[in-house]
Amino acid sequence: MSDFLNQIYLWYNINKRDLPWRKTTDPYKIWVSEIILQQTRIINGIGYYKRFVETFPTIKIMAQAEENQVLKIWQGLGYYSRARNLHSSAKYINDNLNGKFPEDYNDIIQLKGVGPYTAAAIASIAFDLPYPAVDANIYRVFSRYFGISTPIDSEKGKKEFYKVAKNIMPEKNAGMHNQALMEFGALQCTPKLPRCSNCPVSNLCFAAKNKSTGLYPVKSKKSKQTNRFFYYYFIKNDDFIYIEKRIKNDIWKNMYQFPLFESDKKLSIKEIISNLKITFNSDCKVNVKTMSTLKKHVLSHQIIFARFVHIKIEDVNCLDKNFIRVNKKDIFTFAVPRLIEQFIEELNLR
DNA sequence: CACACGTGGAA
DNA sequence: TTTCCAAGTGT
Repeated sequence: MSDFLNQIYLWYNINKRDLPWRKTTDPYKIWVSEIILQQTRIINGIGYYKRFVETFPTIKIMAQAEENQVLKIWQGLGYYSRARNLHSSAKYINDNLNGKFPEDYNDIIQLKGVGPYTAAAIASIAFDLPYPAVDANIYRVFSRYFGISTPIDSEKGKKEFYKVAKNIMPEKNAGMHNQALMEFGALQCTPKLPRCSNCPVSNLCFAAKNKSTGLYPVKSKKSKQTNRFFYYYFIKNDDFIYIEKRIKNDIWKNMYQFPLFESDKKLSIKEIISNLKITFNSDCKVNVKTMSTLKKHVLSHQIIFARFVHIKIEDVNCLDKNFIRVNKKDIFTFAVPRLIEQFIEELNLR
């Protein structure tokens, strides 16, 4: 076993990437990096990390910011609950922990958005505490190397892999150990086309020896997607436009959008226009100017088909009072999902 | 505890 | 084009 680890450490020393969060020992920044990296490729996270810690260099500064500012920095990265929880936890640390990031695993895991993986990652990387951080890379490496075919998305599998990780966890250099295993999975023992030919541990690897890397890791669940149909009203009135905040427990919570009519089925142009009567007061004159093409926006569990309806209103009093009236140049201060951002880009409002 | 939660890159 | 999936967590 120590042979396996020694090879991994050796490999890591030579092949580790020069990543921005590896230049700091600030637990706050380690925390931010780990939240950003959840379900996110390193390459996509780097720019976001740099902008985030530049905008919010300390816990206190983030705690004092508006949630929209935090979401705005997060815009485009997805899984926005991460940003909301990060902000919420920053306020919690600032208000209740004297602004000091907790140094104990059991306190770290209390933070919103921090689960078993992230708590172990922070504890090991920032404080060198020997907690195994078992992420998707490590599931893959272990399943192949040891030939473990228990589904990694089962409760049994999680326990089994955690046990293996705990057993090989050294007392010292926990941060290096965890990062070495993850980096090895990310760069060498990749999901597709793993580089077994020049792998330092392939001679002892179960899957490599059996030429069965494609069978590992085993997953049991497959998610299904549902279709949703969004009709956004882009209402312009001189230099002003109208937006609303998504407040329900749904995708893109607490982010902004143009007034939305959601349908359970695809609508024809005629139906879209007749539906305007539902959304706007029936005695109001609503002029439909143009309509965008159908946009297909794919999420992890949903496919959204969206159209943007350009509307001109004669009387501003027709509009729902809950709509937020903003100067069109200020739209860029609001956190919006990619679907909206892409539409705004097409408008050329700048 | 099964499922929801975003986005984009690679093959 | 389709499919997979990435430093997981909350409910």
